[in-house]
Amino acid sequence: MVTISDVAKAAGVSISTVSYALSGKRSITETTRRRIETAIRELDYEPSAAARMLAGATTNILALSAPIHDDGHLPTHMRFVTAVVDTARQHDYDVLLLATDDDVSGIRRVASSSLVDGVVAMGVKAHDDRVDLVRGLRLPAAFIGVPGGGDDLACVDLDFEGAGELAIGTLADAGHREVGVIGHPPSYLERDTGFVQRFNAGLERAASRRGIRIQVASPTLARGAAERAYDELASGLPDMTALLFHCNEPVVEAVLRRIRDLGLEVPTDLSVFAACASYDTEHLPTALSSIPLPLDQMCRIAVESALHQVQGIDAPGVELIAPVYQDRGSVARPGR
Amino acid sequence: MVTISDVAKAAGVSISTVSYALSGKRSITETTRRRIETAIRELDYEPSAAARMLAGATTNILALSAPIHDDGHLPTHMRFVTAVVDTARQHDYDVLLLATDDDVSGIRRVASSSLVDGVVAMGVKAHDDRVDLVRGLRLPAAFIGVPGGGDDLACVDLDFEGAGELAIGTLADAGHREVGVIGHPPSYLERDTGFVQRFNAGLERAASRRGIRIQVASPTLARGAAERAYDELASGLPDMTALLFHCNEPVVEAVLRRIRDLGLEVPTDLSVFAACASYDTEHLPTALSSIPLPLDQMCRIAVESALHQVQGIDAPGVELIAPVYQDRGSVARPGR
DNA sequence: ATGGCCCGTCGAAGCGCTTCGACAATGTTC
DNA sequence: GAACATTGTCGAAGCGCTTCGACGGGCCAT
Repeated sequence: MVTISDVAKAAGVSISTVSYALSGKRSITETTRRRIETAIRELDYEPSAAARMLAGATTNILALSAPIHDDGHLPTHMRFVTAVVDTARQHDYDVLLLATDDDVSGIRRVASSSLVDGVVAMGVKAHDDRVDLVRGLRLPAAFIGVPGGGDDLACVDLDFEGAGELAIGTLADAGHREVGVIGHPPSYLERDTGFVQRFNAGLERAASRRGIRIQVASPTLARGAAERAYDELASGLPDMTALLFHCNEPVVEAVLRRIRDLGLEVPTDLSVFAACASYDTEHLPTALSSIPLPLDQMCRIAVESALHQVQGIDAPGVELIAPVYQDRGSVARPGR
Repeated sequence: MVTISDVAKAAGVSISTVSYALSGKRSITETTRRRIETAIRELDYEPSAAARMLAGATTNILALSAPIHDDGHLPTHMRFVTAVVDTARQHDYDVLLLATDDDVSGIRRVASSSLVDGVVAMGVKAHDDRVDLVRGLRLPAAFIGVPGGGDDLACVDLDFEGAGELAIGTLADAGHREVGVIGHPPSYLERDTGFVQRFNAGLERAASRRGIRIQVASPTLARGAAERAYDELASGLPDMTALLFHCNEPVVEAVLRRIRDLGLEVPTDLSVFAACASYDTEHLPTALSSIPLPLDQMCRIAVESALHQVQGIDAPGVELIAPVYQDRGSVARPGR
């Protein structure tokens, strides 16, 4: 293994000079720097991560706490993971994946052994043990989602309440008066950090303000549940002219098929809208107008917030991203 | 931060004694051990990962090289990742996720800075640069899949050729003579380590031995392609009595719907079989008899092989897992 | 009793870095 | 031209562990 002292010897300088040349923390004459760079290249030197961690106080590793839930949507999950890894790498950080331990033990382990500089937490729950943990550990941390009682910590999320309002507002502007809503499975309600509740709150506020009648169906992930949810809405809202999705892709696909099988045209017979979509709404059987879930942006902000905290630049607090409407032509004025 | 010397002081012993008590590499009197354990518990001591890495030569971290392909199946990908993390944790290893760099640069970086003890490579390609890389680095490594020219390295995979034979054999035993095959997208053929080729080879060998007529369709992931692939088979094989899937779940679902829409009953009118299924074939619209892809087992073997190499117990080589047939009643004797 | 041996413990070296303080050799100011 | 900064480099300490060799004290066989 080639070490910094090999480089120093080859370049004819002391190891501290090499170190400063590498870190740029003190100025180095141009010629010396060049000799060092040459030596590094010729010896194919790579600093030892362990020695760096031990001497410096930073590891350049971030933990990603990504608990898997039974009813979670794996592709969405994976997109979050890769987005986090991506952003971390842009800041020269690597990501240690915690996907197996119960939420807290993994974080505790890697944090108290100083393996990581901070943690990004996905799959945030309403009552999330990781909140107290990172507070107790004083560990730089960012939550993707807003855990209960964690408002003082760094959290990032879509403004789901605003998204609910924007969704209803858009449909109301188009002239719809009865809107059916297909939501996430009921199990999300207990587990999650109330993003479903926040979305629904926005929905209801806007609905009552604009005089819109809404009905929400929350199908489970069982086969046929999505189709039945649609039928339930259709019979509960005889004058339903628009359908609003706030659920995962498989449910959307199933309902779109049901609609087609019933001979309904989008948007002629029924306007359709996908809110907080973590999937591509362009390439569905029918392209859907949507409010995209700004997944990459959320992950970027989370990673950068965690890294800021590592550097002592403390700026925690909840950051809500404003929802954006993306028109793909699936919303029109109601027929009659 | 509480260090080993704090523990030593509290227990009234030297730090080397604490270290030996922790590692068990020298014997320690029972009473001393207890004093040390008490001190550790009271001080809430956790060894510094960095110091361990630097002093010992091992990091207890494994890199997982998991490149994302455009046409990959995200849920399957995610299942592999979690299975690897799971197994690693069982051996007290953490996993550093490499999902963003081009395949080799990430591995090179973490390996040459001694951040990881070894690497597990997913998404293996026919010509995979990681083969030469780990050989050159003499890095403990395990491939999930069999890369071209990597037979001397540790690789684990399903015996796809055997799976092809078993699939045809099962259908032939049931009396089928014309079998339609729905395969992976054509793009897999170029990219992947020939597992498609190996499966097809087994298929053809068994078909010619048993006198079975087969036709393979390889739909892209575009909408409607799966349904068209089925129609193509149906017209190409007028006496087709069985359908064999060797593709990802969305394609299976689409084709099963097509079959149902055509009014065909499984298995009365058509026997259906899912080979190398990375998904749950029990909860499809129709439960399917299958040869499951032994994903967990593959990951376990890969991780353990990498760790064996870390310990110097060298046992590389290709390990093929025997295919297993799982009956779920979707295969029957042909109607007429 | 004497020598030899194992057992439990200790001190010290060393892993490869970062960073602090020191110190020549310049440059700047009046 | 004396006093003072500034610049570029060096040596050494220290980060928290692991591990080697040493050593005192029991124990056994002679």
